[in-house]
Amino acid sequence: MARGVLSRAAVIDAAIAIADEEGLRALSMRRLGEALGVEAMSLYHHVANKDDIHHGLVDRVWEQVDLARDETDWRAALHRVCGSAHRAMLAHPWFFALPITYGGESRLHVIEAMLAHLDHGGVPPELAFHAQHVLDGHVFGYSWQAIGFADLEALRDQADDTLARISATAFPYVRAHARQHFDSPPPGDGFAVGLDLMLDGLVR
Amino acid sequence: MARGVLSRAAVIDAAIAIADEEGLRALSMRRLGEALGVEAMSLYHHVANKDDIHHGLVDRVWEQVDLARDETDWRAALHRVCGSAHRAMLAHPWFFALPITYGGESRLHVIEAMLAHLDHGGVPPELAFHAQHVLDGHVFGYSWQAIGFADLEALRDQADDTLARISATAFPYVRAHARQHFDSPPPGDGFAVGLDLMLDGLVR
DNA sequence: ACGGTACACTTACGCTGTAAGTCAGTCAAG
DNA sequence: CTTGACTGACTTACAGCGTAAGTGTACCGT
Repeated sequence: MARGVLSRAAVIDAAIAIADEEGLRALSMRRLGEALGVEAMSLYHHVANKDDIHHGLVDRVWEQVDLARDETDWRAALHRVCGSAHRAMLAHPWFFALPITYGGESRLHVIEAMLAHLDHGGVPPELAFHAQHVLDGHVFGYSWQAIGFADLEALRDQADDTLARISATAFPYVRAHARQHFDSPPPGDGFAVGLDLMLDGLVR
Repeated sequence: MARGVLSRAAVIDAAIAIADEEGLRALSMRRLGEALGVEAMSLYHHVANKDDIHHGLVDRVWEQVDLARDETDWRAALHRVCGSAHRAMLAHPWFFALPITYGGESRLHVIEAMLAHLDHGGVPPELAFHAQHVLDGHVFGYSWQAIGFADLEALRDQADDTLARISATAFPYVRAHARQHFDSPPPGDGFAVGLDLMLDGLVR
């Protein structure tokens, strides 16, 4: 590759593409170099090490979050922030294989936005302290779980197989729940339902 | 090591010990063999491959969850189930580095218990469908987040440093939030607060 | 006493991240 | 215009990884 074309941003771009298409395990320095038409070791001129790339990947996810700064209604704002974070995570399933602490400045912007919206909504600081963690946890946890179901969705055709493997006598509720997933998922977006459950509670 | 002493359970035991003490990255087949006084390849007589070990690790966490089968009050029951899961995850931070889908039968028992408690609480099936995901998400997400703060707690002594690194003008809310963490964390267990927020909502 | 099998061993292969050294191109100062 | 430093590519090398494949031995049921 011609000199001067590479950059940290270009490296992270290529890394995202590989992780999205082939999974995080496929993302090796050699594979990444190959994608950029460069030897693996050349990447170290633009990136400290592989962990640095992982930090970059996580940051890219947080950058995609809509901070909803122009939104006046605090509940709508939090729905936009949390919802867009949820979608960003779903779009990049490898997000959950990386440490939660890897977010950089864009992560701080998201927290800042959430706290600001809570404050504008009149949530007192002591409650907002816990609320931020709970809302953040909802985004993380629900999204992580949804990744698992994404795989399960691919198995929809083998639904009967899946159900058969779950003992009917030992797990009646799980079976019924799985049946709901396959046959007649209840209406409504579970993510939003959960979010509203919390926001309703914060109002009181 | 004498023949016949090894077993899948013993291998997983040793793997947990290494992961807990030295981190998941330190858990290699050779390191694991060393801990058991055996060559790495010998482990393959008791375990299919490394992923099999990872499945075993995740299962051990789910086994620690209190299913609260004897609990008559459904809210107390869900507090016990979710709370014990939360504590089990915190005790084994490597849990979050492994795929969420790795849970085996013990994972199903946990879901079964949660759905049963919701049913006994009179939560209608359509709502329970979403509720289970939301509650599960809370357990995952809040716990994952808490792992990050566990590291942060270790940095308590450098609290001033940490705060200084966060621009006061760009992140006023984040700074105030961090100060709450370091100086005067609001009373109450955030995990339980969030759980009650949801359970309160489910009652309505 | 004696196969058979269970279980440990050794060797080897292709992968990984990255430390270290080399060398060509570019650009600024004399 | 020359020269010297710097940048950013290159090659080589190393230790460690998961695991496929083959070898040997000690025990157990017959």
